[in-house]
This record gives sequence, structure tokens and C-alpha cells, in this order.
Amino acid sequence: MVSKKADRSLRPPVSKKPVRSLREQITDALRSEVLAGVWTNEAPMREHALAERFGVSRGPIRDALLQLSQEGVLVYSPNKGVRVNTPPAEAERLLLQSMRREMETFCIGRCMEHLTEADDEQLEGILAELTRACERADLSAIADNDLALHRYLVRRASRELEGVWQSIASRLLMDYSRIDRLDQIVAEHEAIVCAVKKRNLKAAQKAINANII
Amino acid sequence: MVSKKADRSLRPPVSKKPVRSLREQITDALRSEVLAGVWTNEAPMREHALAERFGVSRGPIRDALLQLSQEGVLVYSPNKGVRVNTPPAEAERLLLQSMRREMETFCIGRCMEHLTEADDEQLEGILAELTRACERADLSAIADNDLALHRYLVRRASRELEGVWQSIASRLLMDYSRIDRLDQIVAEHEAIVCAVKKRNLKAAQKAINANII
DNA sequence: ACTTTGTAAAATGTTAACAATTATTATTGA
DNA sequence: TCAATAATAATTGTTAACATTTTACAAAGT
Repeated sequence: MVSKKADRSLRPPVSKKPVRSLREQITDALRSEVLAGVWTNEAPMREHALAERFGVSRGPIRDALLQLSQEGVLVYSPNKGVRVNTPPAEAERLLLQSMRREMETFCIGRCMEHLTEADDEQLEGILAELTRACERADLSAIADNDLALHRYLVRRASRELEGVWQSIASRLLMDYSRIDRLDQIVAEHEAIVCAVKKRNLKAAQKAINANII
Repeated sequence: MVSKKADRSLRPPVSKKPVRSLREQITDALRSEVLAGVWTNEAPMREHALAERFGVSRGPIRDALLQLSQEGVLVYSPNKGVRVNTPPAEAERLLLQSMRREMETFCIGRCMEHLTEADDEQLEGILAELTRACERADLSAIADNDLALHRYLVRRASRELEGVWQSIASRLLMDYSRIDRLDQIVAEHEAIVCAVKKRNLKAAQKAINANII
């Protein structure tokens, strides 16, 4: 994984210290893999195998699997383990889409006015990563950065809503059939970032709603 | 806790066996306590103390605390423990209410037609428990059964949506200021069950929307 | 041939000990 | 006396071993 022992003697003066626990790192890694279609829902994901692969014990693995189950990415069966969840049915997907639109429309309207140039840079950075991921057709990185861009705006509006948003967005991405339209993904997110940079609320909301399909 | 060794020799012919793990039992117990206002958000909830109280090790306790954090009932700070979450701000509460209404309206419309008399009995059982809980002003049991009634209908419509619903409903119940209008709680839920028993969709939706405030 | 039953393997559930981090208290210095 | 610092205690993070449950497989019986 990642070395947690940082040399405190020569660290930069103002360093934000986002100490991410093993659980978080593993959760994020497994989520992007599942959303990218690396795992099938045929065979259960074995804790022991994952623990060996990540070089940790089963504890943090269990934590990550439980969290992803609650998030809707995996399905948990007591004493049997976890599997990849199946995509939501048509009616459920429509409901979740409607709820996600409502959330993100609210969030962009709430955070737009107090966004700074630093936020613009962050968003452009994510967009650049997303573009590169699309160019090399890295599905895992695409899912990561797609989620990261939307999550950034949600988080900027409300930490409280982030958890709810994540569980909705994850379920919707379970059938990422649009994953073959790579150029369209880039274009849609470019439109979002562009509108945000202009602080054009209506355009941003329109771009977001066009992206959530 | 609860004895998990059932005598298989003289069990009823068709017994459903809802084997609930320690994690689930502790999660439900702590959630109802927090929603009932037993805990304040001043002092963090200590894993060791909870483990001793429930007579288990810290493992299942940690699982429950993490799950409740993801659900929005608790707030988790790395290396510092968990505290009771604060109620959502006005704007966020309105959004969550809107989303919960959308969900439950959808769910009742989806499950109404294939509800059976057995479901009616289940709902009446929960309603009776809720009524008794209100009579003795048992806030913990009130929160439990209030959630249980709504959850029953959501679950009947879609297992997939249950997780999302729970995290929204829990956050909304974090400021259960209506808890003093005990008679109103009973009346509102009576109206829901009554409409459901009559299979009157419009009335049921109206009663549910009147209850989510 | 098919079902049943018993045994062994493998997986998850739980526990307790250890490591690392944070909070608290005591101490030293000006 | 107060601030800075070191020692100490308390708490969470992680690990490995143990317990329980499920699954797979083979053998025996009908």
C-alpha cells in the first residue's frame, strides 16, 4: 500500500494531511474496479485472497466490503461473502436518476456562488485526468474521475449529503453501458466544468442533467 | 445478546430463520438509541465501553459504528472515534424530505398491487407496537417502529432501494422534534395503514406525504 | 441410479493481543 | 505565572489466531 510514516522534519510548511486509512484506500480501489467491470457477480470475492493481494490482514478488507455493500456496489450474504451487485431494474434506475438530478442540481446551486479559482483548478485537474483515462480507455480510471468530478461539487455544497449521493451514484454506475462512448463522456464533463468556470448556474445545471442519463 | 443455538429437533415445519449477526443487532440497537436522543454529540462513543456493555469484543462494535457513520447517524473522525451527527441544516433537510417523498411515493405505487393480507397483518403488528410505544412514551421504540413501518413498504417494493432509503430517513430523523406530538404520530401512521389495507393508492400516497414533514 | 448421511475443507464471524495515534498530565524553562 | 516540552495514559487501527458456519465430496443405504 502506501507508507504512512512521513518524514516530519522536512515536510512543507502548510501541508494538508489527508491520512487515508487502509479501509478507505481499499474501498476506493475496489469500487473503481467493480464499476469498471473487472469483477463478475458469478464468483464471490474472497476476503483471504484480497487480503493477500493488498498485503494487509482481513480486517480492513472486511470493512471495505461491508462499506461497499451498504453503498450498493456489492451484495452481502451472511456467512457466504459478497458478490458484485446487479444493475438496478429499469424503474428503479429512473427513480435513482431523478433523485441524483435533484441532488446535484441542488448542490451546484448551493456551492456555485462561493467557488474560487482554486476550485476551478481542481476541477480542471480532474477533467484532465478523466480525458487521459478516456484516451487510454482505462475504465477503472474513467469511473474514478467521473465520480470524482461530481463528488467535488457535492462535497463543496454539503458534506452531509456526500454519503447519500455516493450510494445513489454508485448504484447508477453499476450499468455503465455508456462506457463505450468515451468521447461523449469527455465532452459532457467539459461542458460542466466550462459552465462552472463561467459561474453560469443555469448552464451548469443543464450540463449536469444532460450527463446524468 | 441472543442465543443463536436453536433446538432443531422440535422446530416448527416452516420456520424462517433470520440469522441476524452481532453487527446487525448492535447497529439497530444503537441507531434507535441515537434517534431517541439517548446520546449527545458532546462526548465520543467509546468502543471499549460499548463492547463491555454488549458483552462482545470491539470488532462487531466497530462494524456497527462504521455502518451508522455511513448512514449519517454518527460522524466518524479518524483515530478519534465517532460522535452523534448533528441534524441537517434547513436547506438540506428540505432536499432530503423531497427525496424521501419521491422514494416512498414510488415504492407504495410499486408494491401496492401485490400486497397480501399477510402484509396487512404485519403492518398492523408494527402499528400496534408503535401505538404502545407512544402510550408509554418510549422514544427508542417509537423511532424503531416508525422506521419499521416505512421500511416494510420500501422493502416490499425493492430491496435495492432499502439502503438508500435508510440513509435518507435516518438523517431526517436526526431532529425528531415532532417527538412530543405522540398522538399525531399514531394518527398519521394509522391513516397510512388504513389506506394500504383498502388498497387505495392515492390515499396511501397522500397519507405518507403528510407524515414526512 | 438416486437420496441421504457423515466427514473434511474452506470460508466467514469473533476475539484478544499488539501497534500507532491522539489526548492528558507532569515537568522544565524563562 | 505561563508557555513549551516531555512523559504518560487512553483510544483507535491492525493483525493473527480461534470459533462457527457453510460448502464440497465421498460413502453407505434404499
